[in-house]
Amino acid sequence: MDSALGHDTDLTAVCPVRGVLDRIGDQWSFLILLSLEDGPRRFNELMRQIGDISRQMLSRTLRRLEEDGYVTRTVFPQVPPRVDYALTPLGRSFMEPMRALVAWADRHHPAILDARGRYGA
Amino acid sequence: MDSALGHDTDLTAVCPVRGVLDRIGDQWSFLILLSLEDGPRRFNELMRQIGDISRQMLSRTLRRLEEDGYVTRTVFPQVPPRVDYALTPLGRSFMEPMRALVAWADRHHPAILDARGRYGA
DNA sequence: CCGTATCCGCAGGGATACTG
DNA sequence: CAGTATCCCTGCGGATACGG
Repeated sequence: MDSALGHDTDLTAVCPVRGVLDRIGDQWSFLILLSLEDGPRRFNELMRQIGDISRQMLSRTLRRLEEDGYVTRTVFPQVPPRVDYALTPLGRSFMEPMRALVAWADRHHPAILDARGRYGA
Repeated sequence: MDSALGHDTDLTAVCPVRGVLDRIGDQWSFLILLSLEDGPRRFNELMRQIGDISRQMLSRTLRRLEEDGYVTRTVFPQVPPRVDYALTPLGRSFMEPMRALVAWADRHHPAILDARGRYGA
């Protein structure tokens, strides 16, 4: 039995997950990673694709993702400047378990909505 | 190819995941669900097992989890009062993809720490 | 074009005290 | 035992303006 999910689990042993969730559980990280899945993107491309993110948050979130090794930042020394963001192997591998979560959410979203509906009743 | 992760993905189609992440991406929800995996738990049992959660947050988070259909709340009409929280089938099924995420985090946590270390350098 | 600095409002979450 | 009510503080995240 897995040490992180077993019966007499010491919940502090789950810290790695919490560390991950704390970082990518925010409003934007996952959406950005998703955008980068098909290949490198420039800053404003990400802005447009995500749509309602502010420059501030896109910048901050990209920094954090870079810091944690999920994405790379590549500056092309030219004018006008060009910066590409891309998934690292780590970032790409992260999307695998997340894909399962997306699938789960798709499948069970109606059930959740239904539960919320019944809650008030 | 999955509509939620395909190439020309409309990111609004990913809303279900965001809805899930918004709810369980917080600091406590996942830890609570984890605690409930081995069976029903009473309020103060959860308090003790999680350790550093406040009554306030435990209460609030349990309500949300109940509202979304992840857990049930069962009141035993006796004195002193007794309330059991338990995973629903939905909550239990949710832990399956999360297990994959836990496994990923366990495996790649060192790489993330390493990346953070190199970032300042 | 690609950001950062600054300012600010608001919700998340802790501490504490009180109730059924 | 099992919560809720209240207060308060912090940090997320938006808007805007400015720098490389």
